[in-house]
Amino acid sequence: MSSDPKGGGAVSAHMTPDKQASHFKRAREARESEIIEDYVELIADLIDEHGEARAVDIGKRLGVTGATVNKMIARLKMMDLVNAEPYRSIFLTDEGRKMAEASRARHHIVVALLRAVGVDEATAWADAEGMEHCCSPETLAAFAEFVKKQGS
Amino acid sequence: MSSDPKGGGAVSAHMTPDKQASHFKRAREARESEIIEDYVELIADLIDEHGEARAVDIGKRLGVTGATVNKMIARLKMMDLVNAEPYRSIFLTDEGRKMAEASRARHHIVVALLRAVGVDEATAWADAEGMEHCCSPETLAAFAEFVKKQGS
DNA sequence: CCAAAAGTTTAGCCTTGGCTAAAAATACTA
DNA sequence: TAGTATTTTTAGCCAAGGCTAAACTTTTGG
Ligand SMILES: [Mn+2]
Ligand SMILES: [Mn+2]
Ligand SMILES: [Mn+2]
Ligand SMILES: [Mn+2]
Repeated sequence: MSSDPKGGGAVSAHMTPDKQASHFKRAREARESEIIEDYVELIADLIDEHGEARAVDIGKRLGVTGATVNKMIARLKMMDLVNAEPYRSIFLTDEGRKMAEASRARHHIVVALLRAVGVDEATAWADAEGMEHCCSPETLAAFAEFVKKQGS
Repeated sequence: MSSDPKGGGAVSAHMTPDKQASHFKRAREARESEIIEDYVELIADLIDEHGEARAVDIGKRLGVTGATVNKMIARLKMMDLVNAEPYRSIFLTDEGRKMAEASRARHHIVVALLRAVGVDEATAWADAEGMEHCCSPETLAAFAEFVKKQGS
């Protein structure tokens, strides 16, 4: 009745307008933090791989221009997620590093879950890039649990 | 490699900048279509449940104002996804109905997958609202396959 | 050591998707 | 049927996150 995998009727059949609105609001909030998290996680990756994060490399890996990166770094700086001086490379604050580690962990859990249910490696990494930002802690916990059981 | 706190190192360790950029681009494209798909799917739900879709109900269920709904409907109309006359209720074009059915199907598959790996009903519906837009056809196929096997 | 290349910053533009406030149209009800 | 309530529309505002072009700084190599 509830989760009828084979198609079925309107999503909202068993949901009040208010509850549904809260779901959409959560999705909108996820969209807001998505870009921030991707930048911070990517900066951590670059630092850990190359010892530093330069704007030009951030741009290359995100597929955006240097100007876009620059504007975003200014925002991250105001949010106290990074330290950055003009014409120098970018560093994470403690808070930024914490967010990066959390994002990275989520990212890996989502990839692992996708792999565990039969998604191929390349697709898993691609799809996880978006999905990671929409998973509640409860869902991530369920994913981790499922992957652990599967692996044993 | 560098730091291996708990779930592996940098995401990009086994990925070229170009490939990673393509993932981020796909995620940005998903963000673009997400709102469109949510509107169209919701309009289909309202029509199927109540015989018609009024702007005020769309707003209530999305958690946005009537003005926002109005502006969006104008866009959907220009995209030939809906038909709408001033002060009348909103109808789906054939193309809109097709998109709605596809979105609804994806939505149900994602919920079913979440349920299958141990996520509770309420959380599954909430998280699926965002995740549904990030899944490639390959991933959705894998989800459907996994759910089917699980069920049998 | 200096010119060219590479990287960074600034300025200004655009679309999206929210919002409020107020006007206009429609629907309800006394 | 008149007056009120609801709904829809318009107008104008805002922040986010893209872009290009051009100026500026740093790095590099001859
Ligand atoms: Mn990530
Ligand atoms: Mn991501
Ligand atoms: Mn949906
Ligand atoms: Mn959705």
